[in-house]
Amino acid sequence: MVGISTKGIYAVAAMYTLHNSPNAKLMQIKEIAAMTQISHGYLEQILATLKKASLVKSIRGANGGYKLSRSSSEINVLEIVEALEGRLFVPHENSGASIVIEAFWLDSQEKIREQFNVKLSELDKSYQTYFYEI
Amino acid sequence: MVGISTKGIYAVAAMYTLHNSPNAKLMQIKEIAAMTQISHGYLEQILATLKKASLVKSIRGANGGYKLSRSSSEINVLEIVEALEGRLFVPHENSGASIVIEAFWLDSQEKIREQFNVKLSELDKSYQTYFYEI
DNA sequence: ATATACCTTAGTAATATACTATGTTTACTT
DNA sequence: AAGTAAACATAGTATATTACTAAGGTATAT
Repeated sequence: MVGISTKGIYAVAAMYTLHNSPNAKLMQIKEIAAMTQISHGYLEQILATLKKASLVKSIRGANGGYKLSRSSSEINVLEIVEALEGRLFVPHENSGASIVIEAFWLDSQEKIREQFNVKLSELDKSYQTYFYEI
Repeated sequence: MVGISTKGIYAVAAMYTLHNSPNAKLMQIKEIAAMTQISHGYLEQILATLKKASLVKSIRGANGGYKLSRSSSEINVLEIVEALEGRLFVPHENSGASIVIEAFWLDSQEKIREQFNVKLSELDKSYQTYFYEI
């Protein structure tokens, strides 16, 4: 199975929430959880993974919290998703014994990864009006 | 989880094999299984689904087999994959409580489905030389 | 000190995957 | 007419994954 699970989806939501934090203020797990409707405990694990991937920084103790480790114009969605899911859409070992089909899946993987090669900071301007356009 | 499993991958392999059958000759499950290295029993189930989706026709009894129900220039890969997997990349019900993120996932779904909107007959010319180009 | 919040690990119910197994029906061959 | 080959149908299953929950540990502000 090659795909994206809630972990990747939640990770993008959490990162987007941090990106939208005014003045890049620290946000606590419970705040992010409330905004995104993600379960507190599960979100903790996702943030731990994001931290290992150096995508967020944390401060422990009372009044602690999380913030982006870099500017949102230097973080793309592909990084976020792949931090949680591993490399997206790795072609199956047996794609049908044909070099053409194998090439097709490889190319598909590249195109799909390309779709996620968008900076966090670009999401707002790209999708703010999306629902009015369609 | 939104993605593509071996069922979809095997279905494309089987369909591509039928497309390559000289003079569109009937192919038996065991022939397709041998070509694609897919288990006989599993392939039977996949072909049954492809038949329900009117993508292949079958002839029963001795010397029976399968063939494409239409010309390979009238069948696209998206149809094949979605016959097995259902609609690809349906956005998660909770994408993070933001309309921007929701729009992003919806758009991603469309782009990914677009990538698979390729006719079976086009695969050869698109990917025959793929490995030399990269 | 104590409360608060991040951090870590273990466990688990539910579901999906990728099959295998078994038998039935249809049609060709002898 | 009998035998055989092939599609068709359904049930079962081992394994893995998902999406969490639970429980406690560790760091820091007040």
